[in-house]
Amino acid sequence: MIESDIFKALADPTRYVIFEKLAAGRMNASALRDGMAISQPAMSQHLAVLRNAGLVREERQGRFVNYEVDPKGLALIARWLTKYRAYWPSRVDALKTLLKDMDQ
Amino acid sequence: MIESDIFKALADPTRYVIFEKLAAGRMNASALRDGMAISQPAMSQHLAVLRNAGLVREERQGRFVNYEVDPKGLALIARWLTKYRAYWPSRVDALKTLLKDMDQ
DNA sequence: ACAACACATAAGCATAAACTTATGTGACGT
DNA sequence: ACGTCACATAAGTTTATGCTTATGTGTTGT
Repeated sequence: MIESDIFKALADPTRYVIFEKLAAGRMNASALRDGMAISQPAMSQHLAVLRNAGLVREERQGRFVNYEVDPKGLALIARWLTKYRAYWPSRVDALKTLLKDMDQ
Repeated sequence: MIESDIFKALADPTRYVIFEKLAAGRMNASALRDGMAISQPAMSQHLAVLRNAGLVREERQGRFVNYEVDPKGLALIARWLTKYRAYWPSRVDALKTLLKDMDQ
């Protein structure tokens, strides 16, 4: 699981939307399909990519599989960002927040 | 310039390396090619993708074009990350443990 | 003015990635 | 036990992406 795999997972607009939906709350694969013009296999494949990137994790529940955001992937991106701290604009609040959480 | 464009730009391993080299210091396109098995047009195309994603900016200097990291792209990623702050481990040491565990 | 240089752009090709249809697997209800 | 449901996997097709060669544009040195 390398950084560029995470970026690759989020590079596809469809997967990006799937991830955003999951960020709103855990959901099974069928619920994720609601309102998305996407076939069942396509959804399954996208979820596999997100899972392999460490962005999402699954939990089987009977014949349903619930998916949810996996902090692992997010943490990896956060750490990646800190490598380029020298280039951050000092006034951006988002960066301050991030820094505070990453540091002591 | 949408988030998934940034992720797409960093998804390619070659572009990822180019960005890392630029993070070490501003450089022109030819200097970037040193030690990379990549043609001049390919480099030019990659730089265009990074520039359109807001990750890199250029400054013409005579017949050279110096490239450097653009904080705009990094700030966008940081902002994106903070949206999912709810999923970060609540305790900071938990985050550090998580990051450490991912090192192997 | 002209040649060499640094880089960008165009067009075509080759590969990868996302989709499709078809089928497999395990869980549930009757 | 059997059919249905929720999802995964396989195989093939289409589309996107990164590469190549060829050429264009602007700059520098002579």
